[in-house]
Amino acid sequence: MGFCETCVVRNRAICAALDSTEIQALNAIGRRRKLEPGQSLLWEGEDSLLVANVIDGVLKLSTGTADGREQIVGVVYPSDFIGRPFGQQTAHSVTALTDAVVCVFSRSDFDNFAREHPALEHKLLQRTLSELDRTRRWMLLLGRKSASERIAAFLLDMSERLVEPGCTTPPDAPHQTFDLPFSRQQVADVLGLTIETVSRQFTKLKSDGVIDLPSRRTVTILDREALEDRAG
Amino acid sequence: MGFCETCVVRNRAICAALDSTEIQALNAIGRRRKLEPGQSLLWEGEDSLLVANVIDGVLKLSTGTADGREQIVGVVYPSDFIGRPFGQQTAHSVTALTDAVVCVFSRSDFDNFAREHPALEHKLLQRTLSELDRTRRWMLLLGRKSASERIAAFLLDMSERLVEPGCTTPPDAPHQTFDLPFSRQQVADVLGLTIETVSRQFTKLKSDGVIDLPSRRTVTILDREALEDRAG
DNA sequence: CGATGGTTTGAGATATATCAAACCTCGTGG
DNA sequence: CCACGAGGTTTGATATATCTCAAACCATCG
Repeated sequence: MGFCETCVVRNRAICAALDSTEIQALNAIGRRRKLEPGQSLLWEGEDSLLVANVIDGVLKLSTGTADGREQIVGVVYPSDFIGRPFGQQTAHSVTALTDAVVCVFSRSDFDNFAREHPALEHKLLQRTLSELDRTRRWMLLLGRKSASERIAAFLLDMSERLVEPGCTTPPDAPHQTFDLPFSRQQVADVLGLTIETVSRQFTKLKSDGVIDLPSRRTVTILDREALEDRAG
Repeated sequence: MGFCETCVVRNRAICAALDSTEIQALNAIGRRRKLEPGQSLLWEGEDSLLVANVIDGVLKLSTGTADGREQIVGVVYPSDFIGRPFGQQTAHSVTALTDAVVCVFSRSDFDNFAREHPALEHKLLQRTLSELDRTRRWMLLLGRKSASERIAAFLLDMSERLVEPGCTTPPDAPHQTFDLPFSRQQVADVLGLTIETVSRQFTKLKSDGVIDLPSRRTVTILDREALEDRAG
């Protein structure tokens, strides 16, 4: 008996492509791993030895320059796939932002398994295509948008993505109040800004009555329409 | 008899996954199309009706804001794949920068064909994963690098990617002299800068003796090491 | 309660954008 | 063959958004 049968992301992760016989085979090569906030699973530039599915928690993908500047290039949530299958190098670090649980595979085991299960590869392809679209949309924000537009777009994105599936009464409606899994510095690293600029934009949105900030990491959207206008 | 047998990208595009019987079937659903500079194949936000392989030329992928700001989110070369299979919407426009030839498929035809040919999907997956890595690396440039770092990184990237396979004496060595397929404005749209800043950085690199600019679109790298130092 | 780490606020510096004009390059037509 | 015009490019002067440096602030936790 493995974990897969009772896995909370069984039907949302790429595993949904597999029947119960196949999932047992996958179960045999995977293992669960817990991560604490700040703990990394993969490091930029290292050999690609692991891939994984996110079961619970939020993780960041990040790259940096030699002199210490950092850019967060992706954020992953439960059911998302992480790591670089079919490749030698990991292009970015993967680090937990919250307590997290992942389902880890050795890359070579996973590669072999995937090559024998086209339906699994197909799910992975769909996911990768969507992620590429999302990433390219983010490039517009980084290349062309002002600080206030970036913050507004970020908050809207968070309100949509932090929705826990199956929890809210109207299915998958965006939240009005949510806890950011990011520190101010991490928000800055997502948006290509400095921590001071992020802080100032937050307080501006608050004093303009667009959002409320009940605590450091909690955001309440008071006027979603105004936020959409500001997102550019 | 179709085009595929004599196609110059037959062994580099995703078609390389197919044997001669399969490629005939693919040939039956594809057709060639020529594009002039400035001509678009796909438009942001429209239904995803076409996908294609690039046979010759260079094309840009771009998105923009409502008020006219533009960001180039990708550049594709011969053997690259374009369009959004397995999805309803095209997330970005695709426009020729040079004279170009593409091999076009209706998306639904391609989707059906691909689902029956796992080896083709596998090639597409590999390509998409590589493109995602590349795109995420570009986010570091857009989010965290200065104008001079962006220009240096851009020129190095161009010198590597504009290499015509099989043409240079040392196989796939980066070029010292090459013609940019971009106007100054387009370089600005790739790098998230203004045309004036791009121009000033070019002239600075020239007066510093790092590059030469024999004509508007021609670049000669005089000191590659200096360029690498400046790329951050 | 006092240390600690993260956050906010302030004042000033600066890289890049903006606005505007001059300058090429190249094709066209007289 | 030269003058002209048009598009793209470079250069210049100025504005400004964001960064930088620094201090004050605030929660949290021993």
